[in-house]
Amino acid sequence: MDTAIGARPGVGRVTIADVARAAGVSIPTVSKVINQRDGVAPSTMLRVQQVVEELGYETSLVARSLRSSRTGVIGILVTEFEPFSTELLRGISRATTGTGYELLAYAGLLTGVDRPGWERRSLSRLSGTLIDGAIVVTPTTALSSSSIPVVAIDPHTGPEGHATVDADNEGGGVDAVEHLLALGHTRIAHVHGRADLASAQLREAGYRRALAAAGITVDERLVRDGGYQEDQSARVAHELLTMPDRPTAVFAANDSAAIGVLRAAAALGLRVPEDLSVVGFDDVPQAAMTNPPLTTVAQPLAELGSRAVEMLLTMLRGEPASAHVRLPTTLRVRRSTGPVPRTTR
Amino acid sequence: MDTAIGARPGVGRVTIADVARAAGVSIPTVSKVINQRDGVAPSTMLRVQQVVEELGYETSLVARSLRSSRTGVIGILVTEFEPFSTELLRGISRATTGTGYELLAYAGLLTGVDRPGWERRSLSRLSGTLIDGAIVVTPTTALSSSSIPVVAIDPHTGPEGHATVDADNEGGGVDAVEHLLALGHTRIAHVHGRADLASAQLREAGYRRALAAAGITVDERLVRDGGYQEDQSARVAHELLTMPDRPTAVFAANDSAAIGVLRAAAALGLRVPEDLSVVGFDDVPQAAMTNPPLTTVAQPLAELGSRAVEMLLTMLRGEPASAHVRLPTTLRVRRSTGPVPRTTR
DNA sequence: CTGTTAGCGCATTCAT
DNA sequence: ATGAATGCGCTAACAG
Repeated sequence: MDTAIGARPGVGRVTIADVARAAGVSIPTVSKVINQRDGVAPSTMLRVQQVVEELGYETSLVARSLRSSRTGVIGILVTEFEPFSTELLRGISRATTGTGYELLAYAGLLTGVDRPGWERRSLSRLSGTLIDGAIVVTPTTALSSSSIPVVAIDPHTGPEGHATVDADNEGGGVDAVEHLLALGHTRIAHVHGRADLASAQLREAGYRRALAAAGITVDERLVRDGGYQEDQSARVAHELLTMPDRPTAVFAANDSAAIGVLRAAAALGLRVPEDLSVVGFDDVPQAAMTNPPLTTVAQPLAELGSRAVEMLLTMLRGEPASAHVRLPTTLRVRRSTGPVPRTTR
Repeated sequence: MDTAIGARPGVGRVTIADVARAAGVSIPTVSKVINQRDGVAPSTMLRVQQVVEELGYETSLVARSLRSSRTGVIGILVTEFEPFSTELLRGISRATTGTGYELLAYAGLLTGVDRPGWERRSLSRLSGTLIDGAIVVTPTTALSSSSIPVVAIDPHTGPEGHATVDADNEGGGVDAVEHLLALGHTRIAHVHGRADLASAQLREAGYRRALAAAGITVDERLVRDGGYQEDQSARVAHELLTMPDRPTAVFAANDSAAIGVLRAAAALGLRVPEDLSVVGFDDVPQAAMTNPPLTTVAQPLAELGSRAVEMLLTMLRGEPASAHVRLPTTLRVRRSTGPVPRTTR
């Protein structure tokens, strides 16, 4: 009989009942041994432990959590695993190590119409049992009435009822544009993110504030929607760069958008930074690997994650936690920005 | 005294019983509506759906998976979220989007003594119930008797019983050394990884094969144990570089080790690549950010992840899957390697 | 000290 | 078309 690779049909999981049978005791007794509760004779305990070892038994997270409220697991809810969320995960992972908690990152992977409300759905699916608390990454709606502690990272709706951690999006936008201004640029375009997201609005606000402070009136034709996406940003960048009076610099609302801009520039034969300067936002690892390496506003992603964990742990202990934490951004100057080209008329 | 419906909003999860009561039907009826099974009058169906909407009810992943075998969730088991595993996650996430499956990445976060065997434990905790299949990242032991389909990525024990995906470690080692040979180096050291890991053995084998092919006898004093770790590698590199007849190039078994070598070289005042060439392995994002940027053998991490998903999906469909997939590596030449210094006697 | 009883929230027969 | 009964694997209370 050759079952080859894969599941072994018929061979199920080892359950507590299997252990009980093999050890010749009742199920609750095994449960007690597993959970280190007293009220079990040393000899039985030893025998049960031996059987557990032999059979390789491990309690089912599911069954246990259905019964008892605490699971010792923190849930991280994301739509998908992309650079932004995985960087957060690293920070979360580091900050959680040694606390006794385990991590369970859940990606609904929804696309299109089902997407809005994903965080409510996912939270509801896991909550009440599987996880003791949750960190939700860039939720699109407020998670008001949850039965477990929740911390939101970079919520799309801005700091509202629940605990949040985010970066100084507006300040970062200001820094990006001031950097370009200092290099002599005056025609600075902005490829903004999704208009319904707080972060996108704030970055655009920073862009406008910096220009206003420099006494420059915003040319609204230079402000386009890139939707935080590479492809869409490449398209609008193409439009921007083929204008008669094209901008000499672009502030993209995130790194994906900036990469789209770089692509459009390359397709048009424009050199970066000689002909065009580009600034991104986020500083995902990929930003350092573009050609040329991308100047960008760095969000302290790993730290956003670790701060969220700290807040959640505090809430889990039942102590009061600060409601909103905002971390500073840092301008990371690489090689996609340079002085304004003199040849531009 | 029974609490009226909605009397205590926000307290506890909304369960199927709440919905049933509010809709004036029995629990099984609600279950049928939720799961799109027929045998429900259109009018009741509508009413139930309305109540579900109102109450924001969502089936509990836990309760459902305890009852029915299929959950539509794929589990990713890792020890922690660090660059290697998060890069894999990205590939896995992309490949899983649109398949109807959701992703659940689980990190046990164990340290020290509990660590060996983590994959067995985690698998057992989630298997049989929560997840339909699993991808285990760099397991240290064989996962023989699992009740669900399992694919291992870069297993430390090498391809054994179960399905595996890994990169061509030996070929990558050959490429690294041939690159150095082509630059004129002949005294090439190797800082190898943990001797008990398949990947480390294979990379060393590649090193030896390339030297042998070039007719060079391996000077065993140039082969040291860096344990895949930066600190330990920095120590052994210091020894190597202070030898009377020091090597002009070092092939480090992974990027962490290479970074350790760079540190040791800097501490000794050796310039890279003028005085010493260094090659790493993995191409984690950090490799591009060292000084100078590291020449390294790139593993296609995201692709390793997506291939693992494809294999798992095949197994989940009950079709036969290829047991072992090995992906090619790519030499990524950056600036930590150069011609052999002529001043060397 | 140990086993019996009773759910946790849900899906599945099998009645009605 | 609908509802009562049963069990998934486990733990919390109690009974013996």
